[in-house]
Amino acid sequence: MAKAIPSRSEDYSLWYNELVKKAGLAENSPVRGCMVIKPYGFAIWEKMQQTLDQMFKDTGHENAYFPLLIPKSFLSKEADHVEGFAKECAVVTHYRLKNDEGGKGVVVDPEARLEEELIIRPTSETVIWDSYKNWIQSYRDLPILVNQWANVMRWEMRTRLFLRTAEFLWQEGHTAHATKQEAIDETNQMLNVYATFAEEFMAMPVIKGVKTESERFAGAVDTYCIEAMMQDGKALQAGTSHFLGQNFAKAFDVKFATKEGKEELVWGTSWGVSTRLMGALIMAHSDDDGLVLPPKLAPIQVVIVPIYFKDEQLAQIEEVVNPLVSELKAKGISVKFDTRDTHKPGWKFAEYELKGVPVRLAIGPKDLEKGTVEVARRDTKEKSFEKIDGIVDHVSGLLEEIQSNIYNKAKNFREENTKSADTYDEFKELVEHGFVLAHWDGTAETEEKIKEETKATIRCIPLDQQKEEGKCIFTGKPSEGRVLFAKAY
RNA sequence: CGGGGUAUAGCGCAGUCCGGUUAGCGUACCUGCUUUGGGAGCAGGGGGUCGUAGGUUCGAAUCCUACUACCCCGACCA
Repeated sequence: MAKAIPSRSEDYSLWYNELVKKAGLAENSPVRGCMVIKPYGFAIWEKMQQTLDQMFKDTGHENAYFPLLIPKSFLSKEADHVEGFAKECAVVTHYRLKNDEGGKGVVVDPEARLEEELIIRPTSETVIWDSYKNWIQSYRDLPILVNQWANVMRWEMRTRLFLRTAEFLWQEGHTAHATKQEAIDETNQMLNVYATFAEEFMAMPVIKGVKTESERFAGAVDTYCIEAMMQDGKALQAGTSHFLGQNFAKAFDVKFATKEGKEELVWGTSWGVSTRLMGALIMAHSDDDGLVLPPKLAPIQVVIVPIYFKDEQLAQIEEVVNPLVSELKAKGISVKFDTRDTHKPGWKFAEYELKGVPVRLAIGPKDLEKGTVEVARRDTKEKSFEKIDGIVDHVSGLLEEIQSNIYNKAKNFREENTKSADTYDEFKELVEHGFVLAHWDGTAETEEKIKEETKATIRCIPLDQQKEEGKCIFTGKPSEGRVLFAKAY
């Protein structure tokens, strides 16, 4: 069998790039750093969107849409925010092209320069808080719980499909509250929504934590995150939830009248996940034969491949399979019956493995005689023959089993590759292969030096951190608990 | 933006050092026959501004210059 993609052990990074392309998820675009998300990749993203969107609505949020273009002056209203994003903003300076006098296509019309240049949103806090100023007058207008699904642009130096692209799709929630506690509760609530989504739908275990000052979102008081381990032991930040304090309310002068008639600044949060989750999903479970998708997010959960020699045999197989397809669909299982005669069964097997379809059924003449069907599961590659009677329940159970199996596999992998280090030498060795829990003196200087020397960063201070007296692995200064270090995507 | 590499058919590559038939191979594609339980076989066929723009030369995929894009390693970042 021809290898479709390089193996993970040969070249992990090449394996990822090739997998994304060969599985038909995405490809590079003519514009550097941007990507074309192909139908199969977008189908997975849509499933993520639908699930998350429902979770947001279940927690009281509404969708809205704010514009792509933001007046340049808005960005500079919040000092930390501009500091964080200015370096990677694309700027719109003109609004018209004209025919080149030399006849070489079109050129920018110098007459059409904008009075105020516009930036393409790298995130929408500024334009949204500018609106909130008008939306909020009294405590009766609060809270505002808004989410938007949008594209944003951050001009990155080095890009990789899904993991880091110049333009990416995401959702960004932006909420406004009357009290600090309510905003903090919202921040925590959304972090938990993300963690639940990652674990229950993506089958990807995550560690919830709070970012150190140097990793914090530009403009936030606190940034919370979920961190996942990829199969090469590196960490990937899968979602963030920010407690913004009153920073944006101050910057945009968003005040409200309390019940007591006093004027106070509004408290804010923002939270987001992006198409980067696609990268996380791919790297969390897939193997050298292709994608391994969790059943809950797989666009096709079951594929049925007929094996036949003559057209009459296909007709006989269809008689058995067509009702089966209806039954599976009635149970809410997405199924594809691949009757194409342009490809042989072996080709189809390899193709659906590459695409990560969780369950494959194969039915041929021998099965028709015996009333059986071959059932193959993608996660373990195990095959078995099952009676066609009752196959729907079997498949339904199998999908659940695959969902929990790949979660457990990912969780075991993370646990095996998460170690504690008590000396710097030990730390340097361990952090090459996974997560390391170690004591840190709490200073940005130490964090920076460790990063320079080892490439590892503090991914987060875990929320479930145990109180433990210890000494910083780098400086030996006292520490009250271990933080999570790893190399990161 | 620094260092290194690459650019030839949809995809993967050879040819470039040492300029000289009609630019080649694998795969994919099209047609036909045989096939179909793990990426089928045979036969025939189509597909190329050799990344772009200049230059050297009787002659350039090949030599020279500039540019662009992609990959790897740094700096930056979700």
